[in-house]
Amino acid sequence: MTTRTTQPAIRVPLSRELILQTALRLADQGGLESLSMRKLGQELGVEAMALYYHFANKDKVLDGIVDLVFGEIETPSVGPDWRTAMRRRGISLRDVLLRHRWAIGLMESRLNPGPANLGHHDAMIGSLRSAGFDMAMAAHAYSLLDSYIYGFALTKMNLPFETTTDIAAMAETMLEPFPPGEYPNLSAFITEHAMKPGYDYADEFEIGLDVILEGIERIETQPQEPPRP
Amino acid sequence: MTTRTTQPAIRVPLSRELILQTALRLADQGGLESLSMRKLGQELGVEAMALYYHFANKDKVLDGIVDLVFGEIETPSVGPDWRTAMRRRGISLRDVLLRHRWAIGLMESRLNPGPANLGHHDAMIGSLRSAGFDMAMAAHAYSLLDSYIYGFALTKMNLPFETTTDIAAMAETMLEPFPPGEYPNLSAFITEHAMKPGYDYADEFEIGLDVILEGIERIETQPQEPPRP
DNA sequence: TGCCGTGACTGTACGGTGTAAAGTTTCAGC
DNA sequence: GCTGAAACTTTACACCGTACAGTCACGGCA
Repeated sequence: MTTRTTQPAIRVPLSRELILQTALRLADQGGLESLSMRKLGQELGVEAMALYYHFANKDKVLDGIVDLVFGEIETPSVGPDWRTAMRRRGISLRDVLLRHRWAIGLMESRLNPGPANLGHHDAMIGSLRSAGFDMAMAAHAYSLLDSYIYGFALTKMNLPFETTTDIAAMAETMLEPFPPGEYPNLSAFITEHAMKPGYDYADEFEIGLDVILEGIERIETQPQEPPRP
Repeated sequence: MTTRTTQPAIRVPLSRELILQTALRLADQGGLESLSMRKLGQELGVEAMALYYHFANKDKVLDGIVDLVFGEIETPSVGPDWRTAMRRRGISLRDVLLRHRWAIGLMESRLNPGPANLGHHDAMIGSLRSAGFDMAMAAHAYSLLDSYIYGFALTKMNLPFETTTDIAAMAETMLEPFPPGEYPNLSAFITEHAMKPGYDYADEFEIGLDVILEGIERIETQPQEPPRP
C-alpha cells in the first residue's frame, strides 16, 4: 500500500521560482496573513517543511517575492528629461504598490535586498544624475518622491470603499457612535466633497505628484535661494 | 491551599485605560509582534482571557492604542497662517510616528476610528478651511501632506542604522553578494553621500516638507495656472 | 546486480498565537 | 447570610513558524 495515490511519479519538483510565484499569487489573493508556509505548501501539493529545503525560513520567501514586486516597477529612463522619467516611474510604482498592497510595508525594510531592488535604486540614482542632479539633490528628490508615493499607497491601502456610495455608508458608520455635530468640518468634508459624484481619491495622486515635481524643479534650478522668504 | 500566594487581595481591577496604556507600552518596547493578548495579560498580572471582558477582541485593543497615538499629534492652529500650522503639525506627526513605529501601518486603516482620530481630521480640515482653502484645495493639501509624512516615516521606519558607521557596514553587507561594480550609481551614492560625516537621513524630512508647503502655496494662490507650461 | 550517498521531501513535535465556551471567584446590595 | 452580576480563570481548538529526525527515489560506482 503505497501512499502515491494520485500523480504517480510525474510530480514536478519544486524550485525557488515556482515557490516564489505561488507565494506572490497567494499574497495578492488574500493578503500577507493568508501567506503561511502550510498554505503555500498545500498550494504546491507538498508539505510545508518541503519549502525549507529551498528557503532557510519564511523571511527569505518574503525577500524573494518583494524582489519580484521590485521587478515590476518601470525603470526610469536616462537623459535630461528627468521630469517625464520621474513622473512615469512614479505612476508605475503607485500601480505596482496598489497591485500588491501587502508589499507596501515590506519594500523598504528588507535587510537582504534582491537584485531587482538594488537595480531599481541604482537606476533611479543614475537617472537623476544623468539629468544633472548632484548627489545631494538626487537624494532630496528621491526621498521626497518615494516618501510621497509609498505614503499615498499606504494611506489608500485599506480605504474600504471604491464608490461614492461606499463612502457615504462608511462615513455614516464611522461617525455614528458620536453625537451629530461633533465633527462639523469632517462632516462638511464628507458631504460637500467626498460624496460628490465623480469624486475619486485616486485622482489626488497625480495632483500631488505634479506639485512635488514642480517643487523639485524649482529647488534644482535655483539651488541658492532659500524657499522661505 | 489557595493559589493567591502573592498580592493577597489588593489587586487593582483592570480598566480599559490601564489595558490600553500597558498595550501601548508593550508595542513601543517590542513592536507590534510583541503585543499578544497573553503577554499583555501577563504584564497586567492577569490571564489573557480577562482582557476579553473589557475588549471584544484584539483589534479593539489596537483601535484603542491607535487612538492614543492620534491623541499625541499636535492639533493644527486655526487662522490665516496655514503654512506655520501645517509645518508644526507635520513635524509633530513625524515625531509621533517615529515614536510609535509599529503604528504607521495601522493609523489610516482603522474601521472604527476613535475620537482622537476623528477629532484630528476635523481639526486639520478646519485649519485649512479657516485659512481660506476651499474644500477641494484642502483635500489636495491634506492628501499631499499626509502621504508624504506617513511615507517618510514608513521608509525611515526600518532603516537599520543610526550612524554613518552603521550605514557603511549595512551597505557593505547588502552589496556583498553581488559582484563589485554591479550597481555603480548606488555605490557612488553610498560612498559620496550617505557615508559623508554629518549625513543624517532625518534631515531630508524638513527639506521635503518645505518643498511641499511651497508647492501648496503656489497652487493655492494661483489656482488657474496649469503647473506644466 | 547490489550498494550507497545525496537530494528532496514527509512526519512529528514544540512553543507560540487569537479566542470560544464554560467554570470559578469576588463582592455589592438586600 | 443569600443572590446575582461582574471580573477573572481554565480548558480547548485551530492555526502559525520551524527544529529535528525519518523516508524515499535515484544516479554513480563496485
